Amino acid sequence: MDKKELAGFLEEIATLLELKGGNPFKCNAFRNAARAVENLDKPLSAFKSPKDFEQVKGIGKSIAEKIINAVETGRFAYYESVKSSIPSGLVEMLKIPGLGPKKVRAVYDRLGIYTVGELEYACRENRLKDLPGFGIKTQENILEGIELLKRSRGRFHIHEARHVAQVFYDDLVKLPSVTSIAIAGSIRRFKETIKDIDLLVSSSKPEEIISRFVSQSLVNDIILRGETKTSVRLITGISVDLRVVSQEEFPFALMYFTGSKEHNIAMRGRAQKLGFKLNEYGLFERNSTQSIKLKTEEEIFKHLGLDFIPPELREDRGEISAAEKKPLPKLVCLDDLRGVFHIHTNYSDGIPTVEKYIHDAMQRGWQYIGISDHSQSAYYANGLSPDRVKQQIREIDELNSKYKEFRVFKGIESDILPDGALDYPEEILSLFDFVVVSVHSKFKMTEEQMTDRIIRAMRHPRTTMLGHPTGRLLLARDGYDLDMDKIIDAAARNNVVIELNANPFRLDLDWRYIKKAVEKGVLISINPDAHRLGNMDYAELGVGLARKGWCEPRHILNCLNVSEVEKILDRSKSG
DNA sequence: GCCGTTTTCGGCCCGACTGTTTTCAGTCG
Repeated sequence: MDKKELAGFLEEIATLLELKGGNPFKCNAFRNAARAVENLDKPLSAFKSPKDFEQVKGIGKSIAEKIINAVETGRFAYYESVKSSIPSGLVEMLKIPGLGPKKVRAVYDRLGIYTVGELEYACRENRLKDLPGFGIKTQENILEGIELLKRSRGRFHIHEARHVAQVFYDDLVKLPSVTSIAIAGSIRRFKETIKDIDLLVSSSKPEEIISRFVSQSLVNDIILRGETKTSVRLITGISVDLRVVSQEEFPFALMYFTGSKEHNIAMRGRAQKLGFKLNEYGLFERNSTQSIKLKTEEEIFKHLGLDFIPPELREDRGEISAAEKKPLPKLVCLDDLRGVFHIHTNYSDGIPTVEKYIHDAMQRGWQYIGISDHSQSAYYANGLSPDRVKQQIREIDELNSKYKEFRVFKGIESDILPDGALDYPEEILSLFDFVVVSVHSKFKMTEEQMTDRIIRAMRHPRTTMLGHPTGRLLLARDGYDLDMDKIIDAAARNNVVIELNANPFRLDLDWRYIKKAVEKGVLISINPDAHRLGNMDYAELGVGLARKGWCEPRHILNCLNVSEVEKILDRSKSG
């Protein structure tokens, strides 16, 4: 059992206890313990007895004993007993928007309903409207929620959400009564997938803002409409929340609506300890109703004794205590990039020619690109035979003579074969400036087999970089089973760079592991995995995720200039 | 169930909106 699994059990216990109608504070205690486990900086094996766990804030005697038992036996006995006492369909019902534990409980107790399907049928038969606390409207909302649940899994890729958010932003920013406007929420924090879009506006005329907002052409229906808070759902199913506040409240609201929820809870706890109350309207001395006048988020953090915490870090994963002790890292920016690697051309499954990419990169002010088409086994992607490798290398050599101020690094994305070998013999591999190694086949290996396979490829002296390390496709496919800690250790040992694949359907390596990797001294390369010119824009998403992984420019391969990159590539080439 | 620089008992983050009520519970973020 690992930390993630253990945290998952604790989280689910909290949910199950809520459904049972347990003490809400007790439920919360399990939820807090889940977060504490997730954020442990030592492996579970370092905790030998309940006493060790009790040292962790948020874990007390009772939960510590349950955890140690689970870790030792591999079975979470308490979880199993709670789970078996509740029909599993009730948990599924919680996913319906507008349905919480109390209402699910009521439906179950009074109507004996314990699946989403039955619930839908009961709504259509008008059986919910007479329950206490329910009515016609509640019943309709539940039906709509079920429809929505069926239609989509309720999350969206970040590039799509950013695009939509920008459309609303551009529309509202034109209104003269808007004094400040920001895209907040998980987009601002750069989460890899997005549930909904949060917009924040300060204005003296909220009604004007709100009526413009709800009449936007992308809007399908209005979920709620109040004086300051409005939610709409778009045709694509994504929902957009708008809050309108005064200019004095704006920095506090921006902080609040940027989240994360866990970060906010921790911040309010900190404020409380220091004798303040913090909410979306201000920062108040105890017993005062007058907010302290602060103009920016920076000032709020400062008032609470903290360095400014960039939005990407606000996940309650150690950023608050880090900001308390010393200045936070100076995170990488788009302007820090000097070039990108992992680009596919018309030689394999990309569309543009090498030269088109050169022009595109030069326009961005970059000094180099690294071409890496698919290797010969990737027949589905028109992988390069040895002859075509040589042909491309000749072409790149010519282009390098033609564009003296620019550099094209010659590379390949070599399949990692099932046994961990690379996809060309040494005589071909030695022609490249760099080699990206990636898994494109046989995804279903066991964790041990897959980990060994990849580590073997990383040990190859010609390997420069590990491509899309987990193979996940966001909202579509989980990554292959892998021991990522071992992979990161192997990268550190073998001087292998790990790719942060910036394609929005991948965003792989996951930001939670990026932080771990850079802490171990592994270099990260922000790669667009481009197949067309527009994909070069993915670099910006990659930078966002790198920031989320606490990366500074010094942690990123493609923040180095040409001669520094050459040194790194030579070093990894010679092993 | 957890926690403690007022506390080993009595709190536990906080507010908007909706739909149900006729002052409030539930849900959500």
